[in-house]
Amino acid sequence: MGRSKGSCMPSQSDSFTGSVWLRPPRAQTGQPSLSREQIVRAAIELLDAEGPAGLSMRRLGTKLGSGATSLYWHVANKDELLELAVDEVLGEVYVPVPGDTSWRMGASICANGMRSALLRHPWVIGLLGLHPTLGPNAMRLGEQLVALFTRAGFSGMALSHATAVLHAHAIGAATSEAAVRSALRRTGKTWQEVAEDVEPYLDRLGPENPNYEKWRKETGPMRQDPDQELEEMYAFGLDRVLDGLELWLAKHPDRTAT
Amino acid sequence: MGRSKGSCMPSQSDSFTGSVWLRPPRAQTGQPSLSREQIVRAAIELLDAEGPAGLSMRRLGTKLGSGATSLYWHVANKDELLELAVDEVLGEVYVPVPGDTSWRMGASICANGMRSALLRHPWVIGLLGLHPTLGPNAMRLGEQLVALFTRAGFSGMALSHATAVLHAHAIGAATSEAAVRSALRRTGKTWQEVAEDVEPYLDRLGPENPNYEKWRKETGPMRQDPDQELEEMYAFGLDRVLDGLELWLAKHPDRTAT
DNA sequence: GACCTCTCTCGTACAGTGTGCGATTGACTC
DNA sequence: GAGTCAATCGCACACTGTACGAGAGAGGTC
Repeated sequence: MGRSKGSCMPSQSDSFTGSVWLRPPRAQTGQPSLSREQIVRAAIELLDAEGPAGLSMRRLGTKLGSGATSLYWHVANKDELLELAVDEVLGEVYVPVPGDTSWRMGASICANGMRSALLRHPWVIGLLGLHPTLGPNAMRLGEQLVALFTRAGFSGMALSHATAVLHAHAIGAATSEAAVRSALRRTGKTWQEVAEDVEPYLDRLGPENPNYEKWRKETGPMRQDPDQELEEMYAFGLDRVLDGLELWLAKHPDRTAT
Repeated sequence: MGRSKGSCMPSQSDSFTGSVWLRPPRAQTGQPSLSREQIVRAAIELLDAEGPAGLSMRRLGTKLGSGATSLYWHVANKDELLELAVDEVLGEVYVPVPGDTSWRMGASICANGMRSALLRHPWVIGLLGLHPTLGPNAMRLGEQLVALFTRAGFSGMALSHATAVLHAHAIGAATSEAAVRSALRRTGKTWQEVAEDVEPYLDRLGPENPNYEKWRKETGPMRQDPDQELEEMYAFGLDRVLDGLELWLAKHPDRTAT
């Protein structure tokens, strides 16, 4: 099961202890032609270009000019590689240092960064539910959010809950967004063309969904381009979440934990 | 590429037109020993029991007592099968008819139902970002949410944005939850044991993450069981989202669209 | 120099995957 | 009986993740 030669023992399966992050890094001496960082970056490129199905160890190997199984020296298995890739992507999101802006603006920036990182690398979305993200970049993100929300007046469990709801909104909104964006990309059609395709289906279902039908007729066809429409949707939600948090703060000025 | 014999033409890849939902169902005559519903149900059982990796067409075939490729008569694709499975799961979420409760209570019930369906079938989470969900159960869910939010006072784009933020919270929160739950299940450890495993890692990262470190020390170890802890996190976020929506409603009593 | 050790690379092999294709079965209509 | 057509299935193909063991090359010690 576990690799037997290397400098580190615990098998991947038995515990958190086996997670990439908790394992001591490999000793190294020579001039290895492959490095973990290089592998992770190449994997991200493949995933970005062709989606989850585009990444295979063999293709990754040839992309790097090496044998497929060479990768297994640097990375325990494909799952671990994906974990590393996810954390690498999280490294792209910028969080302002607290004090530069209001907490509300800071939280917005953070959520926006998260959303756009997820939209740049939509394959990450499908991986977030598999493992808790413990990598250094995830930790840094947590650190900066704690700083931000502490200054805002949150503490104790309320603080972690507040950061969680911000995360949840970014992830959930990006999930829905990614779904429609991927459909648009896959079909190569425009927003309007897709709407036309779906229309007969919606008309057929109309009788069963009278309220939706009524809303659809009243609101009329989607008029804006999808980018703008989706971003508005996201922004509306974010504002509601932040309003909700602000309201909570106003009602709990004593800063006691929940 | 596309099947050539059946009663329906469009290949899966070319457009939305090829989606399961937009394609007319197969004509049928005899007493087929396999049915689409049966296949989908069996697939869900496999996925629930063993996760995404547990579902292969061959295993599904033998579970149903038939050849693997027989399934392809009823289902174009594995992807399509997964789409059907996702919609089937969405069929599990209950939304109260409007009028029975306040809109706020109704929205809570809906989000709770979504969350718990996703936690019962965590593999769904990884699929939500791939295609927009258009199945009849997804539509029914939309229908009922439209009804609920219309009575609450939303209309036009604000209505769809409001339903979207509710969805996003349920999905995003369930994603984070599923991640830790899956880790707990996979390792078979308790909350406390995992915390102990991770502690040295967190201590090592402490210097780089002083704010997080400070919060961690002050708040102390996770004391509750994870179920309760995670549910509190989710509920806190939901309340903030609903507060935010309520506030918006209060500021826009004229019911004009955004 | 010879020799050992340890990091790193790679070829081969195995079990398993999704699914295209064509043959086959069986019920139904003329 | 002949023909039609829904439905099932076996086989084959290209491809997957990765276990295993052989080997290359560098560094250290005698």
